[in-house]
Amino acid sequence: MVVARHSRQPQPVPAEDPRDRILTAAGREFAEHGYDAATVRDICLAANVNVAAVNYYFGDKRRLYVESVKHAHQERVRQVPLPEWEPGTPAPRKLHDFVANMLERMLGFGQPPWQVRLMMREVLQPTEACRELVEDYIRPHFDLLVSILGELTDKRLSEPELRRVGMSIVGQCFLYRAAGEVVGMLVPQPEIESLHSPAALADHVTRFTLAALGVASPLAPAVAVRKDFSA
Amino acid sequence: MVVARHSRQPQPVPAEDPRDRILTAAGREFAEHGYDAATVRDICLAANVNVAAVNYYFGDKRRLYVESVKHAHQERVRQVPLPEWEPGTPAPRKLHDFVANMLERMLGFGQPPWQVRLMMREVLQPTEACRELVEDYIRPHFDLLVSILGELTDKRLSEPELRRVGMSIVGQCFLYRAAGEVVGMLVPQPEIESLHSPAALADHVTRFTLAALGVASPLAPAVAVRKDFSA
DNA sequence: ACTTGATTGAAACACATGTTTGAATCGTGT
DNA sequence: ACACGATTCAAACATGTGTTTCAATCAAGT
Repeated sequence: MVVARHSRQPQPVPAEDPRDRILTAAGREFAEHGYDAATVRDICLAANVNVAAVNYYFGDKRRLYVESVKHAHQERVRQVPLPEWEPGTPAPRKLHDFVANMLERMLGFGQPPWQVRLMMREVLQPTEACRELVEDYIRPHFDLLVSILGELTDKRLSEPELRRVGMSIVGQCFLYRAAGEVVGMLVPQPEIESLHSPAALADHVTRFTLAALGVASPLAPAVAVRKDFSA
Repeated sequence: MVVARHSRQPQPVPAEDPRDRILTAAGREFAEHGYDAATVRDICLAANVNVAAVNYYFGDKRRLYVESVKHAHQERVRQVPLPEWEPGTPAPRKLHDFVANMLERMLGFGQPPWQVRLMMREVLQPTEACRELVEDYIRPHFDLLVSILGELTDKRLSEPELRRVGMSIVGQCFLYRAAGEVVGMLVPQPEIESLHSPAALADHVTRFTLAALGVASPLAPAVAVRKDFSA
Protein backbone atom coordinates (compact mmCIF):
# COMPACT_ATOMS: atom_id res chain seq x y z
CA MET A 1 0.00 0.00 0.00
CA VAL A 2 1.45 3.32 -1.03
CA VAL A 3 -1.35 5.33 0.53
CA ALA A 4 -1.86 7.85 3.29
CA ARG A 5 1.27 7.28 5.30
CA HIS A 6 1.10 10.92 6.20
CA SER A 7 -1.65 10.73 8.74
CA ARG A 8 0.92 9.27 11.12
CA GLN A 9 2.35 11.66 13.63
CA PRO A 10 5.58 10.19 14.96
CA GLN A 11 6.20 11.87 18.25
CA PRO A 12 9.54 13.67 18.25
CA VAL A 13 12.48 12.48 20.30
CA PRO A 14 13.89 15.27 22.48
CA ALA A 15 17.53 16.04 23.12
CA GLU A 16 20.72 13.91 23.30
CA ASP A 17 23.18 13.53 20.51
CA PRO A 18 21.81 12.90 17.02
CA ARG A 19 22.99 9.31 16.77
CA ASP A 20 20.98 8.32 19.84
CA ARG A 21 18.00 10.32 18.71
CA ILE A 22 17.98 8.42 15.43
CA LEU A 23 18.40 5.13 17.25
CA THR A 24 15.41 5.57 19.51
CA ALA A 25 13.25 7.13 16.82
CA ALA A 26 14.09 4.20 14.56
CA GLY A 27 13.26 1.74 17.33
CA ARG A 28 9.87 3.30 17.81
CA GLU A 29 9.06 3.36 14.11
CA PHE A 30 10.31 -0.17 13.44
CA ALA A 31 8.42 -1.45 16.46
CA GLU A 32 5.24 0.23 15.34
CA HIS A 33 5.25 -0.51 11.62
CA GLY A 34 7.83 -3.22 10.99
CA TYR A 35 10.97 -3.02 8.93
CA ASP A 36 9.47 -2.63 5.48
CA ALA A 37 6.66 -0.26 6.36
CA ALA A 38 8.81 2.04 8.48
CA THR A 39 10.39 4.76 6.38
CA VAL A 40 13.72 6.46 6.82
CA ARG A 41 12.02 9.79 6.29
CA ASP A 42 9.57 9.29 9.14
CA ILE A 43 12.38 8.18 11.40
CA CYS A 44 14.43 11.24 10.60
CA LEU A 45 11.42 13.48 11.02
CA ALA A 46 10.82 12.04 14.48
CA ALA A 47 14.50 12.28 15.34
CA ASN A 48 14.52 15.86 14.12
CA VAL A 49 17.39 15.09 11.81
CA ASN A 50 18.13 15.28 8.12
CA VAL A 51 17.59 12.16 6.01
CA ALA A 52 21.27 12.11 5.11
CA ALA A 53 22.10 11.55 8.77
CA VAL A 54 21.09 7.89 8.75
CA ASN A 55 23.49 7.29 5.90
CA TYR A 56 26.15 9.32 7.66
CA TYR A 57 25.87 7.51 10.98
CA PHE A 58 24.75 4.03 10.01
CA GLY A 59 25.40 3.49 6.31
CA ASP A 60 21.95 2.32 5.37
CA LYS A 61 18.52 1.37 6.64
CA ARG A 62 19.40 -2.27 7.25
CA ARG A 63 22.31 -1.46 9.54
CA LEU A 64 20.26 1.19 11.29
CA TYR A 65 17.66 -1.46 11.98
CA VAL A 66 20.14 -3.89 13.48
CA GLU A 67 21.67 -1.20 15.64
CA SER A 68 18.29 -0.01 16.82
CA VAL A 69 17.34 -3.52 17.91
CA LYS A 70 20.57 -3.90 19.86
CA HIS A 71 20.11 -0.48 21.39
CA ALA A 72 16.53 -1.25 22.37
CA HIS A 73 17.24 -4.52 24.09
CA GLN A 74 20.31 -3.16 25.89
CA GLU A 75 18.04 -0.44 27.20
CA ARG A 76 15.51 -3.07 28.16
CA VAL A 77 18.03 -5.23 29.98
CA ARG A 78 19.06 -2.23 32.00
CA GLN A 79 15.47 -1.32 32.81
CA VAL A 80 14.26 -4.77 33.82
CA PRO A 81 16.99 -6.83 35.47
CA LEU A 82 16.58 -10.51 36.22
CA PRO A 83 14.69 -11.04 39.45
CA GLU A 84 16.77 -12.21 42.41
CA TRP A 85 15.80 -13.85 45.65
CA GLU A 86 17.48 -14.19 48.97
CA PRO A 87 18.60 -17.73 49.75
CA GLY A 88 15.91 -19.90 51.21
CA THR A 89 13.07 -18.47 49.15
CA PRO A 90 10.76 -21.40 48.38
CA ALA A 91 10.83 -22.48 44.74
CA PRO A 92 7.08 -22.13 44.12
CA ARG A 93 7.34 -18.54 45.24
CA LYS A 94 10.23 -18.01 42.84
CA LEU A 95 8.21 -19.48 40.00
CA HIS A 96 5.30 -17.19 40.71
CA ASP A 97 7.57 -14.15 40.83
CA PHE A 98 9.24 -15.16 37.61
CA VAL A 99 5.98 -15.64 35.76
CA ALA A 100 4.53 -12.42 37.12
CA ASN A 101 7.69 -10.58 36.08
CA MET A 102 7.59 -12.03 32.57
CA LEU A 103 3.92 -11.20 32.13
CA GLU A 104 4.41 -7.73 33.49
CA ARG A 105 7.24 -7.24 31.02
CA MET A 106 5.18 -8.63 28.14
CA LEU A 107 1.78 -7.13 28.86
CA GLY A 108 2.21 -4.67 31.66
CA PHE A 109 1.26 -1.04 31.96
CA GLY A 110 -1.43 -0.81 29.34
CA GLN A 111 0.61 -0.74 26.16
CA PRO A 112 3.96 -2.45 26.44
CA PRO A 113 6.88 -0.20 25.64
CA TRP A 114 8.11 -0.10 22.10
CA GLN A 115 11.26 -2.00 23.02
CA VAL A 116 9.20 -5.07 23.80
CA ARG A 117 7.23 -4.77 20.58
CA LEU A 118 10.45 -4.52 18.62
CA MET A 119 11.89 -7.60 20.29
CA MET A 120 8.64 -9.44 19.69
CA ARG A 121 9.00 -8.77 15.98
CA GLU A 122 12.43 -10.36 16.04
CA VAL A 123 11.06 -13.41 17.81
CA LEU A 124 8.19 -13.81 15.38
CA GLN A 125 10.22 -13.16 12.27
CA PRO A 126 13.92 -13.38 13.08
CA THR A 127 16.48 -11.33 11.21
CA GLU A 128 20.21 -11.15 11.73
CA ALA A 129 19.67 -9.29 14.99
CA CYS A 130 17.86 -12.28 16.49
CA ARG A 131 20.74 -14.49 17.57
CA GLU A 132 22.27 -11.75 19.67
CA LEU A 133 18.90 -10.97 21.19
CA VAL A 134 18.43 -14.59 22.20
CA GLU A 135 21.88 -14.99 23.71
CA ASP A 136 21.91 -11.72 25.62
CA TYR A 137 18.32 -11.39 26.69
CA ILE A 138 16.15 -14.44 26.23
CA ARG A 139 18.49 -17.29 27.13
CA PRO A 140 19.42 -15.91 30.56
CA HIS A 141 15.75 -15.58 31.40
CA PHE A 142 14.97 -19.04 30.13
CA ASP A 143 17.92 -20.57 31.98
CA LEU A 144 16.71 -18.97 35.16
CA LEU A 145 13.27 -20.44 34.60
CA VAL A 146 14.71 -23.89 34.01
CA SER A 147 16.80 -23.67 37.16
CA ILE A 148 13.73 -22.75 39.18
CA LEU A 149 11.91 -25.71 37.72
CA GLY A 150 14.87 -27.92 38.57
CA GLU A 151 14.79 -26.75 42.14
CA LEU A 152 11.06 -27.25 42.19
CA THR A 153 11.14 -30.84 41.00
CA ASP A 154 14.34 -31.74 42.79
CA LYS A 155 16.11 -34.02 40.28
CA ARG A 156 12.95 -35.86 39.39
CA LEU A 157 12.92 -34.50 35.83
CA SER A 158 15.76 -34.47 33.31
CA GLU A 159 17.15 -31.23 31.92
CA PRO A 160 15.42 -31.76 28.54
CA GLU A 161 12.13 -32.38 30.29
CA LEU A 162 12.61 -29.24 32.35
CA ARG A 163 13.17 -27.27 29.17
CA ARG A 164 9.97 -28.64 27.73
CA VAL A 165 8.05 -27.66 30.83
CA GLY A 166 9.71 -24.24 30.58
CA MET A 167 8.37 -23.91 27.06
CA SER A 168 4.90 -24.78 28.32
CA ILE A 169 5.12 -21.90 30.76
CA VAL A 170 6.51 -19.40 28.31
CA GLY A 171 3.94 -20.46 25.74
CA GLN A 172 1.06 -19.72 28.05
CA CYS A 173 2.31 -16.18 28.57
CA PHE A 174 3.44 -15.67 25.00
CA LEU A 175 -0.03 -16.32 23.60
CA TYR A 176 -1.45 -13.27 25.31
CA ARG A 177 1.35 -11.08 24.02
CA ALA A 178 1.43 -12.30 20.44
CA ALA A 179 -2.20 -13.14 19.84
CA GLY A 180 -3.80 -10.80 22.33
CA GLU A 181 -6.31 -9.41 19.87
CA VAL A 182 -7.64 -12.84 18.98
CA VAL A 183 -7.82 -13.80 22.65
CA GLY A 184 -9.88 -10.68 23.15
CA MET A 185 -12.28 -11.86 20.48
CA LEU A 186 -12.68 -15.31 21.99
CA VAL A 187 -13.23 -14.23 25.56
CA PRO A 188 -15.95 -11.85 26.79
CA GLN A 189 -14.61 -8.43 27.74
CA PRO A 190 -15.34 -8.48 31.49
CA GLU A 191 -13.72 -11.90 31.73
CA ILE A 192 -10.57 -10.47 30.14
CA GLU A 193 -10.29 -7.84 32.81
CA SER A 194 -10.84 -10.20 35.70
CA LEU A 195 -9.33 -13.53 34.70
CA HIS A 196 -6.81 -12.47 32.06
CA SER A 197 -5.13 -9.50 33.67
CA PRO A 198 -1.37 -9.88 34.10
CA ALA A 199 -1.70 -10.52 37.83
CA ALA A 200 -4.55 -13.03 37.49
CA LEU A 201 -2.73 -14.76 34.68
CA ALA A 202 0.43 -15.06 36.74
CA ASP A 203 -1.57 -16.82 39.42
CA HIS A 204 -3.22 -19.10 36.91
CA VAL A 205 -0.07 -20.07 35.02
CA THR A 206 1.83 -20.72 38.22
CA ARG A 207 -0.97 -22.75 39.71
CA PHE A 208 -1.46 -24.67 36.48
CA THR A 209 2.22 -25.51 36.28
CA LEU A 210 2.64 -26.45 39.93
CA ALA A 211 -0.38 -28.70 39.68
CA ALA A 212 0.93 -30.34 36.55
CA LEU A 213 4.24 -31.02 38.24
CA GLY A 214 2.52 -32.35 41.34
CA VAL A 215 3.76 -29.60 43.65
CA ALA A 216 0.31 -28.13 44.22
CA SER A 217 -3.14 -29.63 44.20
CA PRO A 218 -4.90 -30.01 40.83
CA LEU A 219 -7.27 -27.37 39.46
CA ALA A 220 -10.16 -29.83 39.22
CA PRO A 221 -9.39 -32.90 41.29
CA ALA A 222 -11.05 -35.92 39.71
CA VAL A 223 -13.55 -37.63 41.94
CA ALA A 224 -12.01 -41.03 41.38
CA VAL A 225 -8.56 -39.85 42.35
CA ARG A 226 -9.85 -38.09 45.41
CA LYS A 227 -11.64 -41.21 46.53
CA ASP A 228 -8.51 -43.27 46.16
CA PHE A 229 -6.25 -41.07 48.20
CA SER A 230 -8.10 -38.85 50.61
CA ALA A 231 -10.16 -39.52 53.67
CA MET B 1 14.75 -1.94 1.69
CA VAL B 2 14.20 -1.50 -2.01
CA VAL B 3 16.94 -3.94 -2.96
CA ALA B 4 17.28 -7.31 -4.63
CA ARG B 5 13.69 -8.42 -4.54
CA HIS B 6 14.42 -10.21 -7.79
CA SER B 7 16.23 -13.22 -6.44
CA ARG B 8 12.84 -14.60 -5.44
CA GLN B 9 11.38 -17.17 -7.73
CA PRO B 10 7.65 -17.39 -7.08
CA GLN B 11 6.58 -20.75 -8.31
CA PRO B 12 3.87 -20.40 -10.94
CA VAL B 13 0.31 -21.42 -10.30
CA PRO B 14 -0.98 -23.79 -12.97
CA ALA B 15 -4.39 -23.75 -14.62
CA GLU B 16 -7.90 -22.74 -13.48
CA ASP B 17 -9.51 -19.44 -14.26
CA PRO B 18 -7.42 -16.29 -13.84
CA ARG B 19 -9.25 -15.00 -10.80
CA ASP B 20 -8.47 -18.15 -8.83
CA ARG B 21 -4.90 -18.18 -10.07
CA ILE B 22 -4.42 -14.66 -8.78
CA LEU B 23 -6.08 -15.54 -5.50
CA THR B 24 -3.80 -18.46 -4.71
CA ALA B 25 -0.68 -16.74 -6.02
CA ALA B 26 -1.53 -13.75 -3.84
CA GLY B 27 -2.07 -16.01 -0.84
CA ARG B 28 1.33 -17.58 -1.30
CA GLU B 29 3.10 -14.26 -1.70
CA PHE B 30 1.32 -12.57 1.18
CA ALA B 31 1.98 -15.57 3.40
CA GLU B 32 5.64 -15.59 2.48
CA HIS B 33 6.46 -11.89 2.62
CA GLY B 34 3.60 -10.11 4.37
CA TYR B 35 1.29 -7.51 2.96
CA ASP B 36 3.71 -4.64 2.47
CA ALA B 37 6.64 -6.63 1.14
CA ALA B 38 4.58 -8.67 -1.29
CA THR B 39 4.27 -6.96 -4.67
CA VAL B 40 1.42 -7.19 -7.11
CA ARG B 41 3.96 -7.65 -9.88
CA ASP B 42 5.35 -10.79 -8.27
CA ILE B 43 1.85 -12.03 -7.63
CA CYS B 44 0.85 -11.52 -11.24
CA LEU B 45 4.06 -13.10 -12.44
CA ALA B 46 3.34 -16.18 -10.35
CA ALA B 47 -0.28 -16.23 -11.49
CA ASN B 48 0.87 -15.86 -15.08
CA VAL B 49 -1.35 -12.86 -15.53
CA ASN B 50 -0.96 -9.24 -16.50
CA VAL B 51 -0.58 -6.65 -13.73
CA ALA B 52 -3.77 -4.96 -14.80
CA ALA B 53 -5.69 -8.12 -13.95
CA VAL B 54 -5.61 -7.50 -10.20
CA ASN B 55 -7.21 -4.13 -10.77
CA TYR B 56 -9.69 -5.64 -13.16
CA TYR B 57 -10.78 -8.45 -10.84
CA PHE B 58 -10.26 -7.00 -7.39
CA GLY B 59 -9.97 -3.25 -7.66
CA ASP B 60 -6.76 -2.84 -5.71
CA LYS B 61 -4.15 -4.61 -3.66
CA ARG B 62 -5.97 -4.19 -0.35
CA ARG B 63 -9.13 -5.88 -1.58
CA LEU B 64 -7.08 -8.60 -3.24
CA TYR B 65 -5.45 -9.24 0.12
CA VAL B 66 -8.72 -9.56 1.97
CA GLU B 67 -10.14 -11.88 -0.68
CA SER B 68 -7.02 -14.02 -0.67
CA VAL B 69 -7.23 -14.46 3.10
CA LYS B 70 -10.87 -15.50 2.87
CA HIS B 71 -10.09 -17.83 0.01
CA ALA B 72 -7.18 -19.38 1.90
CA HIS B 73 -9.06 -20.13 5.05
CA GLN B 74 -12.10 -21.44 3.23
CA GLU B 75 -9.72 -23.80 1.48
CA ARG B 76 -8.21 -24.70 4.82
CA VAL B 77 -11.55 -25.37 6.48
CA ARG B 78 -12.39 -27.74 3.66
CA GLN B 79 -9.04 -29.53 3.92
CA VAL B 80 -8.93 -29.96 7.69
CA PRO B 81 -12.38 -30.48 9.18
CA LEU B 82 -13.02 -30.45 12.90
CA PRO B 83 -12.23 -33.83 14.43
CA GLU B 84 -15.21 -35.94 15.45
CA TRP B 85 -15.51 -38.88 17.77
CA GLU B 86 -18.08 -41.60 18.16
CA PRO B 87 -20.13 -41.32 21.34
CA GLY B 88 -18.46 -42.82 24.35
CA THR B 89 -14.93 -41.81 23.46
CA PRO B 90 -13.21 -40.94 26.76
CA ALA B 91 -12.52 -37.24 27.18
CA PRO B 92 -8.76 -37.55 27.75
CA ARG B 93 -8.53 -39.34 24.43
CA LYS B 94 -10.47 -36.55 22.79
CA LEU B 95 -8.14 -33.97 24.28
CA HIS B 96 -5.11 -35.78 23.01
CA ASP B 97 -6.59 -36.08 19.54
CA PHE B 98 -7.51 -32.45 19.52
CA VAL B 99 -4.06 -31.29 20.57
CA ALA B 100 -2.36 -33.62 18.11
CA ASN B 101 -4.64 -32.34 15.37
CA MET B 102 -3.91 -28.72 16.20
CA LEU B 103 -0.17 -29.27 16.34
CA GLU B 104 -0.23 -31.22 13.13
CA ARG B 105 -2.11 -28.39 11.52
CA MET B 106 0.28 -25.79 12.89
CA LEU B 107 3.61 -27.56 12.52
CA GLY B 108 2.97 -30.66 10.52
CA PHE B 109 4.62 -32.00 7.40
CA GLY B 110 7.87 -30.10 7.54
CA GLN B 111 6.80 -26.69 6.35
CA PRO B 112 3.22 -25.85 7.12
CA PRO B 113 1.20 -24.93 4.06
CA TRP B 114 1.04 -21.30 3.08
CA GLN B 115 -2.58 -21.04 4.17
CA VAL B 116 -1.53 -21.56 7.77
CA ARG B 117 1.24 -19.00 7.52
CA LEU B 118 -1.19 -16.49 6.08
CA MET B 119 -3.67 -17.08 8.88
CA MET B 120 -0.88 -16.81 11.41
CA ARG B 121 -0.06 -13.36 10.10
CA GLU B 122 -3.65 -12.32 10.68
CA VAL B 123 -3.51 -13.60 14.23
CA LEU B 124 -0.26 -11.84 15.02
CA GLN B 125 -1.18 -8.58 13.33
CA PRO B 126 -4.90 -8.49 12.67
CA THR B 127 -6.34 -6.61 9.73
CA GLU B 128 -9.93 -6.30 8.62
CA ALA B 129 -9.89 -9.95 7.54
CA CYS B 130 -9.27 -11.10 11.09
CA ARG B 131 -12.75 -11.02 12.60
CA GLU B 132 -14.13 -13.27 9.91
CA LEU B 133 -11.21 -15.63 10.34
CA VAL B 134 -11.84 -15.88 14.05
CA GLU B 135 -15.56 -16.48 13.74
CA ASP B 136 -15.39 -19.01 10.92
CA TYR B 137 -12.25 -20.88 11.77
CA ILE B 138 -10.75 -20.24 15.17
CA ARG B 139 -13.82 -19.96 17.39
CA PRO B 140 -15.31 -23.32 16.39
CA HIS B 141 -12.03 -25.00 17.19
CA PHE B 142 -11.71 -23.19 20.49
CA ASP B 143 -15.31 -23.96 21.44
CA LEU B 144 -14.68 -27.62 20.75
CA LEU B 145 -11.62 -27.52 22.98
CA VAL B 146 -13.59 -25.87 25.78
CA SER B 147 -16.34 -28.46 25.49
CA ILE B 148 -13.80 -31.27 25.79
CA LEU B 149 -12.36 -29.61 28.86
CA GLY B 150 -15.84 -29.28 30.29
CA GLU B 151 -16.46 -32.96 29.76
CA LEU B 152 -13.10 -33.71 31.27
CA THR B 153 -13.64 -31.77 34.46
CA ASP B 154 -17.30 -32.60 34.75
CA LYS B 155 -18.82 -29.30 36.04
CA ARG B 156 -15.99 -28.73 38.49
CA LEU B 157 -14.74 -25.65 36.63
CA SER B 158 -16.72 -22.63 35.43
CA GLU B 159 -16.94 -21.73 31.78
CA PRO B 160 -14.53 -18.80 32.20
CA GLU B 161 -12.05 -21.05 33.96
CA LEU B 162 -12.36 -23.58 31.17
CA ARG B 163 -11.59 -20.89 28.65
CA ARG B 164 -8.50 -19.91 30.58
CA VAL B 165 -7.33 -23.50 30.64
CA GLY B 166 -8.05 -23.65 26.93
CA MET B 167 -5.77 -20.68 26.39
CA SER B 168 -3.05 -22.44 28.36
CA ILE B 169 -3.29 -25.35 25.96
CA VAL B 170 -3.37 -23.27 22.82
CA GLY B 171 -0.51 -21.17 24.12
CA GLN B 172 1.73 -24.17 24.57
CA CYS B 173 1.20 -25.16 20.94
CA PHE B 174 1.22 -21.64 19.59
CA LEU B 175 4.68 -20.93 20.92
CA TYR B 176 6.24 -23.54 18.67
CA ARG B 177 4.45 -22.20 15.65
CA ALA B 178 5.07 -18.51 16.19
CA ALA B 179 8.45 -18.55 17.90
CA GLY B 180 9.80 -21.79 16.48
CA GLU B 181 13.12 -20.32 15.47
CA VAL B 182 13.84 -19.00 18.94
CA VAL B 183 12.80 -22.32 20.48
CA GLY B 184 15.29 -23.93 18.15
CA MET B 185 18.01 -21.68 19.50
CA LEU B 186 17.21 -22.42 23.14
CA VAL B 187 17.00 -26.18 22.82
CA PRO B 188 19.74 -28.47 21.45
CA GLN B 189 18.99 -29.82 18.01
CA PRO B 190 18.66 -33.55 18.84
CA GLU B 191 16.32 -32.66 21.70
CA ILE B 192 14.11 -30.79 19.24
CA GLU B 193 13.71 -33.83 17.07
CA SER B 194 12.93 -36.18 19.94
CA LEU B 195 11.04 -34.13 22.53
CA HIS B 196 9.63 -31.31 20.43
CA SER B 197 8.27 -33.13 17.41
CA PRO B 198 4.54 -32.62 16.83
CA ALA B 199 3.72 -36.09 18.12
CA ALA B 200 5.92 -35.86 21.20
CA LEU B 201 4.59 -32.38 21.92
CA ALA B 202 1.01 -33.58 21.68
CA ASP B 203 1.77 -36.20 24.31
CA HIS B 204 3.49 -33.66 26.52
CA VAL B 205 0.83 -30.96 26.29
CA THR B 206 -1.95 -33.44 26.92
CA ARG B 207 -0.18 -35.03 29.84
CA PHE B 208 0.74 -31.63 31.28
CA THR B 209 -2.85 -30.46 31.06
CA LEU B 210 -4.43 -33.61 32.41
CA ALA B 211 -2.02 -33.55 35.33
CA ALA B 212 -2.76 -29.90 36.05
CA LEU B 213 -6.47 -30.64 36.07
CA GLY B 214 -6.00 -33.66 38.27
CA VAL B 215 -7.17 -36.20 35.71
CA ALA B 216 -3.76 -37.84 35.33
CA SER B 217 -0.85 -38.25 37.69
CA PRO B 218 1.63 -35.36 37.99
CA LEU B 219 4.80 -35.14 35.89
CA ALA B 220 7.03 -35.02 38.96
CA PRO B 221 5.08 -36.15 42.02
CA ALA B 222 6.40 -34.35 45.07
CA VAL B 223 7.88 -36.63 47.66
CA ALA B 224 5.82 -35.14 50.44
CA VAL B 225 2.58 -35.65 48.57
CA ARG B 226 3.49 -39.20 47.62
CA LYS B 227 4.32 -40.03 51.21
CA ASP B 228 1.03 -38.65 52.40
CA PHE B 229 -1.17 -40.53 50.03
CA SER B 230 0.43 -43.68 48.67
CA ALA B 231 1.52 -46.93 50.24
C1' DA C 1 41.74 34.97 12.08
C1' DC C 2 42.58 30.78 9.58
C1' DT C 3 42.35 26.01 8.62
C1' DT C 4 40.57 21.67 8.79
C1' DG C 5 37.67 17.96 9.62
C1' DA C 6 33.23 16.69 11.24
C1' DT C 7 28.38 17.43 10.74
C1' DT C 8 24.11 19.19 8.69
C1' DG C 9 20.91 20.63 5.01
C1' DA C 10 18.23 20.89 0.71
C1' DA C 11 17.89 18.95 -3.36
C1' DA C 12 18.39 15.43 -6.65
C1' DC C 13 18.76 10.58 -8.19
C1' DA C 14 17.42 6.03 -9.21
C1' DC C 15 14.17 2.90 -9.12
C1' DA C 16 10.40 -0.07 -7.20
C1' DT C 17 5.57 -0.25 -6.89
C1' DG C 18 0.39 0.47 -7.06
C1' DT C 19 -2.48 1.99 -10.42
C1' DT C 20 -4.38 3.48 -14.91
C1' DT C 21 -4.85 3.74 -19.86
C1' DG C 22 -6.22 2.58 -24.33
C1' DA C 23 -5.58 -0.40 -27.86
C1' DA C 24 -5.50 -5.39 -29.16
C1' DT C 25 -7.57 -9.88 -28.68
C1' DC C 26 -10.87 -13.26 -27.68
C1' DG C 27 -15.37 -15.44 -27.28
C1' DT C 28 -20.07 -15.54 -28.35
C1' DG C 29 -24.50 -14.58 -30.04
C1' DT C 30 -26.84 -12.92 -34.18
C1' DA D 1 -19.31 -12.37 -41.36
C1' DC D 2 -20.34 -9.09 -38.01
C1' DA D 3 -20.78 -6.77 -33.67
C1' DC D 4 -20.12 -6.21 -29.02
C1' DG D 5 -18.87 -6.97 -24.44
C1' DA D 6 -15.41 -9.25 -21.70
C1' DT D 7 -10.70 -9.92 -21.09
C1' DT D 8 -5.69 -9.33 -21.80
C1' DC D 9 -1.67 -6.77 -22.82
C1' DA D 10 2.31 -3.49 -23.00
C1' DA D 11 3.24 0.78 -21.77
C1' DA D 12 2.93 4.76 -19.12
C1' DC D 13 1.90 7.38 -14.86
C1' DA D 14 2.32 9.10 -10.23
C1' DT D 15 4.35 8.64 -6.24
C1' DG D 16 6.99 6.84 -2.28
C1' DT D 17 11.44 5.62 -0.76
C1' DG D 18 16.43 4.43 0.03
C1' DT D 19 20.39 6.61 -1.15
C1' DT D 20 23.72 10.12 -2.78
C1' DT D 21 25.58 14.61 -3.67
C1' DC D 22 27.72 18.69 -2.62
C1' DA D 23 27.65 23.03 -0.70
C1' DA D 24 26.83 25.33 3.86
C1' DT D 25 27.73 25.35 8.64
C1' DC D 26 29.85 24.33 12.84
C1' DA D 27 33.61 23.38 16.35
C1' DA D 28 37.82 22.99 17.74
C1' DG D 29 42.99 23.48 17.23
C1' DT D 30 46.70 26.48 15.93
